[in-house]
Amino acid sequence: MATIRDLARRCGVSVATVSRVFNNPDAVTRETREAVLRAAALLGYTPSAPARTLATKRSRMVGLAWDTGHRGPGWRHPFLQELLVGLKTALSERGYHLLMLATGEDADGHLRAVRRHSLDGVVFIDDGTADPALTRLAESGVPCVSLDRPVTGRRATYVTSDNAGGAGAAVRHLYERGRRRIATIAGPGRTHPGAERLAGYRAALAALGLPLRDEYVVEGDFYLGGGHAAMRRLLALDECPDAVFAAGDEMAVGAVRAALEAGLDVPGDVAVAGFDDIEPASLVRPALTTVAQDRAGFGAAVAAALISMIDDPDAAAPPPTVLPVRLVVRETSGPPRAG
Amino acid sequence: MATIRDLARRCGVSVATVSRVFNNPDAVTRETREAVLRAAALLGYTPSAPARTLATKRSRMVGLAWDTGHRGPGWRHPFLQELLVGLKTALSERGYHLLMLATGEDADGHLRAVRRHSLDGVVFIDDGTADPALTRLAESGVPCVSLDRPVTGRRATYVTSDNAGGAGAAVRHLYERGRRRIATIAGPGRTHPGAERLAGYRAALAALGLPLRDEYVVEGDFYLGGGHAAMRRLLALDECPDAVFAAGDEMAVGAVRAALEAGLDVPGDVAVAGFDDIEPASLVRPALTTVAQDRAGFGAAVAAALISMIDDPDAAAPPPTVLPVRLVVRETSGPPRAG
DNA sequence: CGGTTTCATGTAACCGGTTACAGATAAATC
DNA sequence: GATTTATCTGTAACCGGTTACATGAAACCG
Repeated sequence: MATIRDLARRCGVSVATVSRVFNNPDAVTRETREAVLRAAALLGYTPSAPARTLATKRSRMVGLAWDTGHRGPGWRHPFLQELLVGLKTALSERGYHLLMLATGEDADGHLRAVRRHSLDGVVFIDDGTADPALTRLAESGVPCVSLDRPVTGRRATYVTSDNAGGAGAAVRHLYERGRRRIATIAGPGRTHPGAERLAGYRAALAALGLPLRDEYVVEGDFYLGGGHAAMRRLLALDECPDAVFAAGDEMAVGAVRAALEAGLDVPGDVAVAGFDDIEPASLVRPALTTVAQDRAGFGAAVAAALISMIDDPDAAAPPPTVLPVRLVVRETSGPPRAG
Repeated sequence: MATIRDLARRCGVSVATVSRVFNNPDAVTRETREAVLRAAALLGYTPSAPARTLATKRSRMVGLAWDTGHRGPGWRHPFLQELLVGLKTALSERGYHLLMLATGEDADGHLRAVRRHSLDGVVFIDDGTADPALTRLAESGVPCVSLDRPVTGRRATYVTSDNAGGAGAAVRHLYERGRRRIATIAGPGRTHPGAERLAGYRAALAALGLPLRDEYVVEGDFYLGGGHAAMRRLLALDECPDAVFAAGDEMAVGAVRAALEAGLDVPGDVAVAGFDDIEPASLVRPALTTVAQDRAGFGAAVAAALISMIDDPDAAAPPPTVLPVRLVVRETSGPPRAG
């Protein structure tokens, strides 16, 4: 491995000059710069990241605090892969890398990892449940961006979808398809998307002049079984809904299944709309009407927020990013049974 | 941030002693060690990773070369999330971290990243298509472990599932359910799982004494549309199969759909089995019989292979790990229509 | 033309660890 | 008690960069 001194000697310049070629090219004569770059290419020289980090205290790495386990190890992000691709791509365009932080250790493991590696920032992905350790990290001054979860901290912000707007769009869509008794299977209230989607549902009903019935709001757990159980409760009501907005696709699939099992037709007797546009949504029959999030946009937005804070060490955190969503109409929200 | 010298001064010992406390505790008196550890806890001291890397040339980080894009950006790993969790967990237990490598740059970007960050090893995740840059990396001497893709290189090995065995199990299962005209929708032959699953299908037919008919082997692309199209071709045959083993679940779902569209009953007229046990497999109706892989085991196996190579710098690569698979019987392989 | 600026470059300290080697002390051996 | 050996600790060089400051040359100026 060639070092900066090898390169300097070979070019007959000082190490400072070589360093400048890579960090502040304009401070060096064009000829010198080109000679150094040529020699670098020849020797296969690449500046050592740890050495640079040691000297500058900036690692050009951001940590990924990806915790599963609050809601059980079974928790899965609906589109982790696209998220990571987007994040990785956007970060790498700016010269940053993603370091996956280990879960476990003690509660402050992440904070220690940040100091250990001189991380420039941290991204949280979790199930939206507040974790005191993450909160402390966000308040420690390290630039932090979380997904779908409000955070406090001078240099902490978050990225989320327009959950309320998407829920509203789904409800309006059901209304336009002639439904008037629109229920919801909500997500857990302690999660941000769960709470926001419920708020959006309520707001939309109010805007449409529909009554808000308590019995039409059932809380689920974002999982298939929860959606199934919730739907059974809704179907047992005296005045059973003719449409259901489920705050998550898995719950929506469970709801459809419960309706079919009860001998109802979907969408004939009851229409269903979900949220997230998970892969199975288009694979099940009837295919699920749902609200799709801007998957690629998430990663890019996280990277943008993070880098803006990193670049300006004493700027306050940018306001939360709210990404637009898009209603995807499929089969479960078809027209009601004639008559 | 407390440094090793702060700690040394505070404890009245030398930096060497402090260093030893963390790296070679037995070389230090118990009293001294405990005093240092106490002080470390008090000051919140954590050894700096970059400084350590600089001095030792070992970063305790492994790169994740996760390339999408060969088979198009749409390529998705069937269980990336479990894979990453397993990998991250297994690595962190041994004190290693995962650094996500950026795609793009020029072809040798990964190799440069390895040198830049003094990475101790690299994990490949891709769609199984050979990429010359990765091959070069594997042959460069860096410990490499790839997923579902044979690699050459003195310190390179791979982890895969028992693809042939799983395919055989699926075929035998269909046979036991009374099927005799068993076709397959294969994956692309250039991918390792595609080739292996086809081999397993062939071996099983031979072992069961069933004839091997060329027209019963149709190559798909692992996607829904490919499975659908392949099934249509199979159904158009003079003697149409009564069972289909699809080498991937998405193709299996497409095949089921094509059969249903043709007015056939699944499994009454034609049984279907898939491979991978993707999430939708249990969500579609009829639910898909498939071969499940050891999702958690993958990450652990990769970490084990990698660390064994890292720990012993001049050992050859361990042999490939082949993880057992498990047949998951659901509805699409039910009994044939009576009569 | 002397004095001031500007610009490109070099020198050397520093970032925070590890570790070879030497030195000191205590234990073991004869 | 002297000598050897084992055990613990310290000194200082080194890993490969960055950067404050100094230096010297060229450009500019009245």
